[in-house]
Amino acid sequence: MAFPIGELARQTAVKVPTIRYYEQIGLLPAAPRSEGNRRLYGSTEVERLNFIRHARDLGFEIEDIRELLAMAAQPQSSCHQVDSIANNHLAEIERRIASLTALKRELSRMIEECGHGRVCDCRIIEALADHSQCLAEH
Amino acid sequence: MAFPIGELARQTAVKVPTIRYYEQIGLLPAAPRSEGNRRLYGSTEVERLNFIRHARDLGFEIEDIRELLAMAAQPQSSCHQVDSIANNHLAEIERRIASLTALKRELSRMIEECGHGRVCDCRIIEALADHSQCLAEH
DNA sequence: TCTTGCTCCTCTAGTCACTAGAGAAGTTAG
DNA sequence: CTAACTTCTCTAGTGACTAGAGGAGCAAGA
Repeated sequence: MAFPIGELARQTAVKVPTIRYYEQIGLLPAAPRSEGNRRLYGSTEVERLNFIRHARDLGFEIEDIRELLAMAAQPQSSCHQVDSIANNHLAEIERRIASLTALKRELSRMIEECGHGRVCDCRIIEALADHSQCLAEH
Repeated sequence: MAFPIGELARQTAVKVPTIRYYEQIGLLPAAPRSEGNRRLYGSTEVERLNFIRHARDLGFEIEDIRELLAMAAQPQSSCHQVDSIANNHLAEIERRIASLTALKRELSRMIEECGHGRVCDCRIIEALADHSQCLAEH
């Protein structure tokens, strides 16, 4: 029934120090201990930690996850807040994609224009040095 | 000719503490000082800091910038390495865009399926809790 | 029983690229 | 001369871990 932290780590693919860290910041409750002072876990913790891991994989911040966990613990309340956190996060992801796409475009252009000669003729270095010119181009 | 750190900050849109930080980590050379111990800058530093800022805006890491600056200082050498740093960075950006796009898709799906009812019926919470199901779907 | 090797414990410090704040000192305008 | 502003140094904080030291528990084999 009860297993140690390494087993929890294996079952959830979350590293042992990360689990301890989550306990420290209160994302996981303090685990009961064995006689030899080892943390003991059960299936509840596996579920909770899987939830956390999946949310982290999706890029949710710890504070978001704290709120999501609190809401999941109140199944009768409205899921409006859950929806709102998820939507905010989606908007943030979209912002990041847009900004990375713009970077990608500029970087690709710089690389294309590089004549692969000497540094003094390199358009990459030039573009980095002279941002005003670059801004003017857009 | 020589102006203080605040003026450099204004000309480059880099914050004063950030400039001091760049000096501390050796990205900018230690500035000469006035009688009253204030840092003094000239147009060389404006150029160098603009280069740094633009590279940072493009998402290059400090260590990349350190290398790029070293190469820019050797105009007669081949720009092969410059090209390689830029290409590595481009690949990294493309990886990030791909991963964010995947997240966006999963998150959008979760949000769409949310019936906006109570938490106990919420597909967002459910999807987070049960990643195995989600993995199986893909 | 002893030893070997693994897991676990706590605690501190490091990562990256800044950012914030304290407290002191120089500088400028009125 | 004074008030407001800028600058100085130094320390500590951010987020989400990660690494390492030094010590203790535990299971299996000789």
